[in-house]
Amino acid sequence: MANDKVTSNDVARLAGVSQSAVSRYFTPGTSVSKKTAEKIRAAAEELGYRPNVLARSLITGRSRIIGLVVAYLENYFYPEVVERLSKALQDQGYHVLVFISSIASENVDQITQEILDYQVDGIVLASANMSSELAARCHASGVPIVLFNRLQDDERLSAVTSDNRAGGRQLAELFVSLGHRRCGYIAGFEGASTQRDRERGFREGLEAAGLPLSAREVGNFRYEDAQAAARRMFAGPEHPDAVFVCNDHMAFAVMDVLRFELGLRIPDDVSVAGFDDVPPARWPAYNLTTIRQNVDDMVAETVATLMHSIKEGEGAARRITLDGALVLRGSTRAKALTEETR
Amino acid sequence: MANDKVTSNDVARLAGVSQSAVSRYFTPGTSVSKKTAEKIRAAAEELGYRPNVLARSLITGRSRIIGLVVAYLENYFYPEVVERLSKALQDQGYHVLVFISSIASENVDQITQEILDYQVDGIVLASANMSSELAARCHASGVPIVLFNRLQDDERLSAVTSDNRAGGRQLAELFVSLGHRRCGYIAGFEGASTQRDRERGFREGLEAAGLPLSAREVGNFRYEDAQAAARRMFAGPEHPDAVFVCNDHMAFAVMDVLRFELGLRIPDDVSVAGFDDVPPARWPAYNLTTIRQNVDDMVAETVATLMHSIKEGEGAARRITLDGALVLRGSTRAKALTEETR
DNA sequence: TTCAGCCTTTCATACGTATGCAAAACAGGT
DNA sequence: ACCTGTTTTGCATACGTATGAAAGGCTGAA
Repeated sequence: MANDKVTSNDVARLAGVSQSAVSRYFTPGTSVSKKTAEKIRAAAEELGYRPNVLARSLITGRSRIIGLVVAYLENYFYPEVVERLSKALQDQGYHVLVFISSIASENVDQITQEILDYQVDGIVLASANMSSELAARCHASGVPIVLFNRLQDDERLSAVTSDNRAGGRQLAELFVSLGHRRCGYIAGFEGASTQRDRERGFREGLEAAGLPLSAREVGNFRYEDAQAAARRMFAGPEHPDAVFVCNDHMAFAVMDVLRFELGLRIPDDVSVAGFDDVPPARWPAYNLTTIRQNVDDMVAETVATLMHSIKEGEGAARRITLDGALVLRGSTRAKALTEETR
Repeated sequence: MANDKVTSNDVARLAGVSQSAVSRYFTPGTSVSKKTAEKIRAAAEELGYRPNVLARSLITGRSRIIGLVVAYLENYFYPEVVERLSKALQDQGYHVLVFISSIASENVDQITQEILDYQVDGIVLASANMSSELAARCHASGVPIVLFNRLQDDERLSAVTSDNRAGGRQLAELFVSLGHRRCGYIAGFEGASTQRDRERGFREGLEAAGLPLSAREVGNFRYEDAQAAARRMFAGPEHPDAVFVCNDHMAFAVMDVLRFELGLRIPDDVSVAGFDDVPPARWPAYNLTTIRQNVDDMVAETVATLMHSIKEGEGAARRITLDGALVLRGSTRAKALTEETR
């Protein structure tokens, strides 16, 4: 790294100006005469000089780095988030330093410490929780945090989520309108706000129609755990005729078990719905009814929140809830069956 | 970021020692007496001090940042790579700064310039190419580059790939042994070495058995483009009875078209094989025969190559080719059909 | 107790850059 | 030509930290 390092002093010497002029040339909003600017541009080009972002950060207090914590990329939803968030921040002159945490968030505090070592300008937590002690620490350091697709009871943390509760309620209402009377739910990771809110909405929707939740299992947001959950749920003689699976990723697993292990037909025997609308939900093999999370808008709101906090300092935390959209596909019945046709 | 910033000078004051002692306490391999160490530890803990990685990089010439360029995360293969590479580097005390490029690599040079601004200790290019001008630039800066799952003719660039050519040949041999006589190939992005090598191996394997490639289309590594490619390939009365699709991601698209649009049975009417063995290849909905890329070993070799280059400087570029493994699943025939049963 | 060798500590400086301030230069009007 | 106001420039310093060199302290052997 130390070889052939070109500094602003080298450029200044070649251009016959001061280092200060070179710095001003590369700093927006400062004044440099046309003549001086041309000398500097030519010298910088000849030497291949570009300012050192890290050295700048010492002076400006701005590293142009955003720390991003993701728990797992196995679920198609999060690669999409990483990709779009990186691009959107890249367009704003920031770059994403990626940290991988566990699903249960037990190492997020340690990771956040490491993130702070890099003097990041902000942190995005995608599907992970942070201790309030660390939240206070970030707050004291002036580092804004945005929870992506996760909620937490801490007024210092901004959050951008879909309306998970409304989405769960929508699916309950859908099942009811399709004539389903035995509805099951497969939960994600119990510590996640998305899991809690989606279930809450689903239960509320069923209760409004006078129906209980007839079966519940836990899939921990993992394909294999969701397979096992489906096996448990459909092991007895009485099983649900409709299942809301907390996210698409697990819904694929449930569908695979129903079809290929239990010989059940979707949606003839069981309707299945998920949440997210990740790419495979659109693939004919799954053709999954789901609630679409508007990733583009979520990313845009996250970036806007971060940029605002970074520029204005402090500010109250923002809680942004975006509407999801019900997407009907072939995994749920097309219409309610009449009693006769059963 | 400027609020409440605790520096090594604050710790030194509180502990009653010099800033230099504080620095040495946090620098492995330096000497500090037990007494002084305890004073510093207590002061640092009380003030919540941790060294500033970026300030350190000015002195040490080491940022502990690795730039990672990925072209798209749509293909399940790359999220897995990002996750594992980030973890492996995290374990070595490095962190990954992510940059998203386009599939055709036309903006990789600009991105690499931006990466260098961050004084990265190394760069990993996952499924992307770099101009030789930029390669020279990185070489001059002493920044090691490792191509992941991509090859390029530049002796300054290290690379870690699977043996794509052997994998292609294995699939040709498999098709031949299963009695297939009309074999098709759906290519990825034409500018990618993986696409070229897999096709070359496939063609060689067919030629060794005296068979021509009977159909070829291009899918550009994208689901939708692969769907279109499958439609074109199977539009006429004569179509292949076996298809090698350049990667799993596109193979899913081809399978979906064959089954749900053309009413063809897999593998009864057409055998389909992919390359990568990404998670959905194992899901019962696809159950795809494929060549497994050993991601764990590829990541380990990439990290080892980077660490070696960073520690030893210069060194010759390393080209590491790992064997893939043929994984037989239900998308290819179980055995050759005899002429009678046809 | 003294001496030599090794360990520990502090001082001064450097890393690459931005910025406040004072001085110099420039531009337009009288 | 002189004056005033504005722009531009360079000097000096700071950001947070690591490190070479010199000085001081410690330890064990004679």
